[in-house]
Amino acid sequence: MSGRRQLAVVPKRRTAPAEERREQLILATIRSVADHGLADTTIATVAQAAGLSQGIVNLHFRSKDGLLTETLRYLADEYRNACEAAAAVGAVDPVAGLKAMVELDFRRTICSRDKLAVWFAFWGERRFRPTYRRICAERDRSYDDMVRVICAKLCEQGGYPDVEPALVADGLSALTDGLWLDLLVRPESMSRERAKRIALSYLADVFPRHFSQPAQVD
Amino acid sequence: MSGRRQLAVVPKRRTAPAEERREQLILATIRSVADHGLADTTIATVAQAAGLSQGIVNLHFRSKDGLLTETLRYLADEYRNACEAAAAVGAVDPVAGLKAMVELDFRRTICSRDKLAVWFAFWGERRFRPTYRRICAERDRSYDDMVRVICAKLCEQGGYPDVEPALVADGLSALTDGLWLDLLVRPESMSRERAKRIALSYLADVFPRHFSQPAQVD
DNA sequence: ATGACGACTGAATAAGCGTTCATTCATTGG
DNA sequence: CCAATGAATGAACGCTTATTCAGTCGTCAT
Repeated sequence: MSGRRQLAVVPKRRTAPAEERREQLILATIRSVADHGLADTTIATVAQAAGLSQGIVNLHFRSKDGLLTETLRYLADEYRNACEAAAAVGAVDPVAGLKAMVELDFRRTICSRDKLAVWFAFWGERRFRPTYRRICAERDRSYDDMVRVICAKLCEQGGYPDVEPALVADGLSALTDGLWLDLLVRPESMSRERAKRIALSYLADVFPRHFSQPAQVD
Repeated sequence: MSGRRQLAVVPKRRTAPAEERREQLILATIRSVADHGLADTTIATVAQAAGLSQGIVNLHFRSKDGLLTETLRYLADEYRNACEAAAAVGAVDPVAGLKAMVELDFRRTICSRDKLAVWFAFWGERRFRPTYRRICAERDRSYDDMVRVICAKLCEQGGYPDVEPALVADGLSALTDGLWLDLLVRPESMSRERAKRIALSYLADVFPRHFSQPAQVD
């Protein structure tokens, strides 16, 4: 409760450039949502997490909703940037690309519990907010397009005529989301390492000649 | 918006037995959460969906939170009851049990979009509400225990010494959750039939001698 | 038919929260 | 060192919403 690590930078100066304050507030929002949930995240909890006053949010963002939207966009951009790096690998070597994708999805910086909490909080509401919808849909599409292309290439080059790339892509995508959920709500029985192992063994089942069953890690 | 089908029973009588009213309100809550999201579900939206007055919720439930908790419990019980039926099948025949499980998870009555919306709304908050946590954890455990036991039996009887039952159970569970998410937020690209096919092809990859790849359905 | 019971109503209340804005104060250029 | 600037504050305002409760009206036993 009290000894929470510092996500936000402690400001030495009383004033700071707008861009710096905006990021500070976005990080504070992530922390507040992770600590209290989206329903109990108020302007006050965000301001407190940032160590600033209440009025600051409306000074730097149009509204509370604007702050939440920017927070979601921040996470989506972070994910898509990481995705592009993996896509570059996949363009050269499909197998390495899929491995990079799994590696990415369960990297600490991408799926920390704080960030997962925010993702799921927004997923619960995305149907009802056109803006959330758009941001999430774009992120989903980056992922799906990329995995589908890589799988198609591997099916063709690797000789898997009976494997449907679209089906595998949807399966891997769904499996990843489900593993994220487990990481968030059942950390005692699911670790990033274990999740990675499950995802890789899925790929090993689908593409047995290109992925070996990952060794059992106790 | 207007031509919404009737989930709740239209009361002919002005008064009704408590148990009937409670269920009517729970169904109205599901509908309200599915229509407006959890954040915008108020006593007023629930009462309106039920065709009753505002005061009715506090008359039949301790509080709004009590109503939400009972709604979650209602869905969890429904799921667990269906689960037990599949477990009975699995006790006799592991392969039939897993098929029953997949069939169950993507049955219209279990994963209607209304109900999925409610599940995900609560999953976003379950970390922060001990009661939600408990109800969800029990549901998860029913599922996991059952699938794990069936997988273990199939691995032993079917001759899959290298397959780890716990890993497959976690994988199937995560895959199912992820497919549910797709059904909820991307209905245009995911159908219950397609989800079922993806889940079954996962099982076919893991237990190739006991599940055949489901035929391509266009 | 009638009176008593209690299910139901909905207006009133109070608490919580987002937003505004007059004021304060650090920073910077002259 | 002194203005001028504008970033930051936080109290006040008004709106939304959960909860209460006194009154209304069906229902049912007698």
